[in-house]
Amino acid sequence: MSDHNHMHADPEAALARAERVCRERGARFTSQRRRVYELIVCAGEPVTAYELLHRMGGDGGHPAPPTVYRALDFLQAHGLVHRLASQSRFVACDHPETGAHGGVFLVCDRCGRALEWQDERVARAVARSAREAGFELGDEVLPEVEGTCGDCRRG
Amino acid sequence: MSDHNHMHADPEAALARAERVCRERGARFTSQRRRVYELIVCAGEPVTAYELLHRMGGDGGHPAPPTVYRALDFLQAHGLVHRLASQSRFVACDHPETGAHGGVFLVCDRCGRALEWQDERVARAVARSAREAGFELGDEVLPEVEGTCGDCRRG
DNA sequence: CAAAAGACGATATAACATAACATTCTACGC
DNA sequence: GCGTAGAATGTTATGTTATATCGTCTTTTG
Ligand SMILES: [Zn+2]
Ligand SMILES: [Zn+2]
Ligand SMILES: [Zn+2]
Ligand SMILES: [Zn+2]
Repeated sequence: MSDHNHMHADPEAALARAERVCRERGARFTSQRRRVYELIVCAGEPVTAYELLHRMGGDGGHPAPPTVYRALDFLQAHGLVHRLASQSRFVACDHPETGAHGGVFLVCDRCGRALEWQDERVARAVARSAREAGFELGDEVLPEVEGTCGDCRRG
Repeated sequence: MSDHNHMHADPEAALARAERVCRERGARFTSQRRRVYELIVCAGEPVTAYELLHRMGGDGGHPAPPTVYRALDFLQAHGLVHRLASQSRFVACDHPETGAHGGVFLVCDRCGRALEWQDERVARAVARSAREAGFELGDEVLPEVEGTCGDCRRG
């Protein structure tokens, strides 16, 4: 019923997968976009746009905000990353090859990590609720809820 | 199963109800808090903190941001208003007397209005999903999803 | 009344995000 | 290869959302 979920996947594999996804869609996985995606994947946890920005520095300084926000817009549009509105942070999608991201984001209020937990039942319950309320759901429906993860509870 | 939901409730009734809720909890419903709450209730739709701020003006000018954010913190803590993270806006709760706010926020991407749709099934599905993932859910669990409301689809 | 806690005012700044326009790069037809 | 159109990026400036900090005033409580 509930899908197993792997975090901290191999960054190389994630990059290769992202490249393939973009090629299949005729989208350009440029160096900037690749760089931002790599930083998000390697972070392994939700990161802010400005954290990415500062990590993009190196030579003389970091780029301007629009640079990273544009890359993020692209990556979101292609389902490679998600924006966690409750945190104003961005996180890599666990399964960018599938079009659907049904389920729920479980955001830990202690360590800040987010689990993209796929669960058909949640997706169906939300869809049903929306229908009954006369709402037509949008494409990117990924509810976020707060709580404490197992690691943090156990100490 | 799904609860009927009334928006645009009588502001006077809402204020009286809020006052009662605070009194029962030993919390002080001060004039600032009352003012902010009234503005949110009367708005009838999600509003930003700065919209509230500017509407609080009148005599010589509006107060400083901390004033409204402090009132909002209080109102949120007592379940009188909710923050919609996906919009960075605040909206009055439909049923502040009950401790639980289980269900889902249906946020319209056209008119911007938000429906606090109570639905036990969504609440249960999310709770079950969290449990299976080893998460302990927090108190204020109100997932938000985007879509188009019935009025906007028909109109 | 005195002490303690809570609420509020005021200033400054941090953090998040986009508008607008110039420039460079890339793909594509010729 | 060359010209062109569209996409991507650079650059500057600004808009929007939220918090830190400290001093003062008010309410509660003993
Ligand atoms: Zn996803
Ligand atoms: Zn945790
Ligand atoms: Zn509520
Ligand atoms: Zn609508």
